[in-house]
Amino acid sequence: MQYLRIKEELIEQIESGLFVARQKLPSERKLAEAFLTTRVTLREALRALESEARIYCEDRRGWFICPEPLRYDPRLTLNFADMAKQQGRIAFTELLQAKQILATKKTAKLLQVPMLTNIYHITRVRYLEKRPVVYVVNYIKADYFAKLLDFDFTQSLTVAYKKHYSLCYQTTYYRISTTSLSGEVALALRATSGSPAMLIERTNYDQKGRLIDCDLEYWRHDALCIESVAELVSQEA
Amino acid sequence: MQYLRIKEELIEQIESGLFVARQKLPSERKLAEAFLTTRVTLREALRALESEARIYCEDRRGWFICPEPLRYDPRLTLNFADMAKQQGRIAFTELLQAKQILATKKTAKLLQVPMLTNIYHITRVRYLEKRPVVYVVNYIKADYFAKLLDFDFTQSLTVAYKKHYSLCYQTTYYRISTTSLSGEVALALRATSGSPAMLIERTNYDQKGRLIDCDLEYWRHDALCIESVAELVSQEA
DNA sequence: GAGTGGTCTAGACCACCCG
DNA sequence: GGGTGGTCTAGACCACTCG
Repeated sequence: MQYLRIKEELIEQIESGLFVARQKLPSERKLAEAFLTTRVTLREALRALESEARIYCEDRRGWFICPEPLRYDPRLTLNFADMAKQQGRIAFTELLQAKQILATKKTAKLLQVPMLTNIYHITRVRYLEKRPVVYVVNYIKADYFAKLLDFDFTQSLTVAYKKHYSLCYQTTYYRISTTSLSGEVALALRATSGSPAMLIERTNYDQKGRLIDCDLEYWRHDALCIESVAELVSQEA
Repeated sequence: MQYLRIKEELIEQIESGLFVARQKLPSERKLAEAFLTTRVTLREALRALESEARIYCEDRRGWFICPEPLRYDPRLTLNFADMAKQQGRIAFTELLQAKQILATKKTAKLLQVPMLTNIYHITRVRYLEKRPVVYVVNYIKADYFAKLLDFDFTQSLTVAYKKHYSLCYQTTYYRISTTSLSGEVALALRATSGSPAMLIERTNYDQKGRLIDCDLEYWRHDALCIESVAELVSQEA
């Protein structure tokens, strides 16, 4: 089990402070040579470190040391910028696409509307310290938000809801699972196909209990940790 | 990108119903031959399917189709057996170890007690349909629970707390992150070192706000999804 | 243009599982 | 005891990044 030995040695090097957050590791060939092994085995060790969220891979750029994950509390109104700021992080949002579409079978189901209903479809990438960490897809019921597309989506959606429509999230159903990145999502996050990820799916309701939007968030798995408090309700509830 | 093609073909085969949940895939050598490739490339495809939680690997036994994940709501008092039952699953708990120990630096910090305080240390593995899916470590403040070790830990801890000590969880701080399995944990879950996992760390307080125990849960990542509802509180809170 | 990461080949040996 | 999965070797080619 050479790759485990290599993994442990790299962990020591990381923890000793030889590498700092966001720093690039030496090239795979150099590491393989240093550990007297082949690239295949060396990459096995790197993959293990990746699963432990100690390093991450940028497609064709190399391996880097993970910074601290962002702490995410599902109970809070999710304003990415503020959440990052409160944790001393530098956030940035890039708009990939914002358009009005007709609900497909899948999106109709998500928003609980008939097929072919008008909905908005917004795709964004969010960055922490210039690293893309999450790919966000929003599906929004168009009838509550006339002219929504006029607004600036590099700002928070929830702020726009409140400011222009006096609506805000009251209740959120969410689902968190692990998955992997591929295709367009992987590309936007500079990840290779197959990189481990967390998927957060949310369905949001306003003060009146009306479903207003859904979002799908694909997080690089090392960039996030869920942290929250629960006041427990009994099992029978 | 052969391995992506192979992955897609296997997904089709799975979705077509050619394989059913918990079924074993053909051996890696046979699959490699069928897809006209080498084992290395074939395994790349299998790893991708593993990250997507479509198949899982039992150490030295082979690859199997994932059953549905267990839905886990952090707001509920966590009684594994009942949770499983409610979802029509067959649950079983195996006790690995239950003993009294003196708090180490790490466990003292977790339980917010001085070092060398008496605490209980319980290690269990939980199964769904005979598959080990989560490795649970409990650290419990001993002074609230005289003679706790006399009880049956294949049953729920929370039931024992309530029945014998009239204590129950009121508030829980939890943290969910992704990691990978290794060592003893991997062994107990029949996983290979490096398998993707979710780690749930919880700190539990009773009705009087006293910290009573902590637990660390290492889940096979495909076996779990977090599903819950949040009533949102404002950002400023 | 040099070097890099992503992908792939064609083998090999071993410990272990299962029949 | 045969076949399996886990691990490893020693290469190779290509498209891409970066200086």
